Amino acid sequence: MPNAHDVLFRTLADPTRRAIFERLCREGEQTVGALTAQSGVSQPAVSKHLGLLRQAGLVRDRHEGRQTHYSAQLGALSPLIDWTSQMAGFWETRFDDLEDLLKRMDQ
Amino acid sequence: MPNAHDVLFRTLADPTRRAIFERLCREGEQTVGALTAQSGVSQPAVSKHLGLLRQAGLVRDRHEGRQTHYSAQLGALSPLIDWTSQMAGFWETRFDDLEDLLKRMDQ
DNA sequence: GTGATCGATAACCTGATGGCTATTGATTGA
DNA sequence: TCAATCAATAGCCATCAGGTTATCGATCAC
Repeated sequence: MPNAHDVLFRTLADPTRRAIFERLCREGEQTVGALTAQSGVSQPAVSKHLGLLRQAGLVRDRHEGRQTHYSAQLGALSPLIDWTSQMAGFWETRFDDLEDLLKRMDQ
Repeated sequence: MPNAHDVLFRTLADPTRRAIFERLCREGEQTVGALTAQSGVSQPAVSKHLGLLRQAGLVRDRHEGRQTHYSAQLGALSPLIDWTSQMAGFWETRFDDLEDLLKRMDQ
């Protein structure tokens, strides 16, 4: 039972897949064909990556005739942002505790 | 030649490894033994994870006698924060462009 | 000095993952 | 209707990553 952080980190860890996501962020909605053209890998490979991105909630798809348009879902990055601020928060807390300790030692 | 984002995402993608890093963030400096005790995997496995975390710049080590103390290096998370804000930025830019377009169409 | 402990390294095994080709299903256009 | 195009799926393969046990070097305690 992997949590949200697991899924996000694992999904974004692959360079090819992350490049696809970045492209969708930069340039907005794209068809599978367009994404394949720039990806350097085969169309099935791109489809697989898009499937994983979709599972992770990072993209959504829109069918239009025989083509599928994908777009980035920025909201899906929230857990990642939360995680990093949490880690930074722990660090600050420990720092504050240290300051408190030093202050108390000073008296 | 993987870039900084690659290394960070890949390093943090593994749950065991990320748990070690989180623990170092929460509780500060820890010895390998202490980390192993809570990790659920063997000591060599933990050492390997710590090696990768160190390569990624996420932790530093301090030798004291025969034990090694590891601590989190929060600064190493910056590229990750930058990346997420950049992605969010792209999104906003596209949104602004859309607004501009609509505004121009409105006139 | 000797035995015990700590952590890193070596060597190996296994499962997961990312890639490919081939194929299928669906839609479009001639 | 039939050929062509688009994207998803199936099936396969090779690589890699994370795990293990065994071992080694170094430090400490006795």
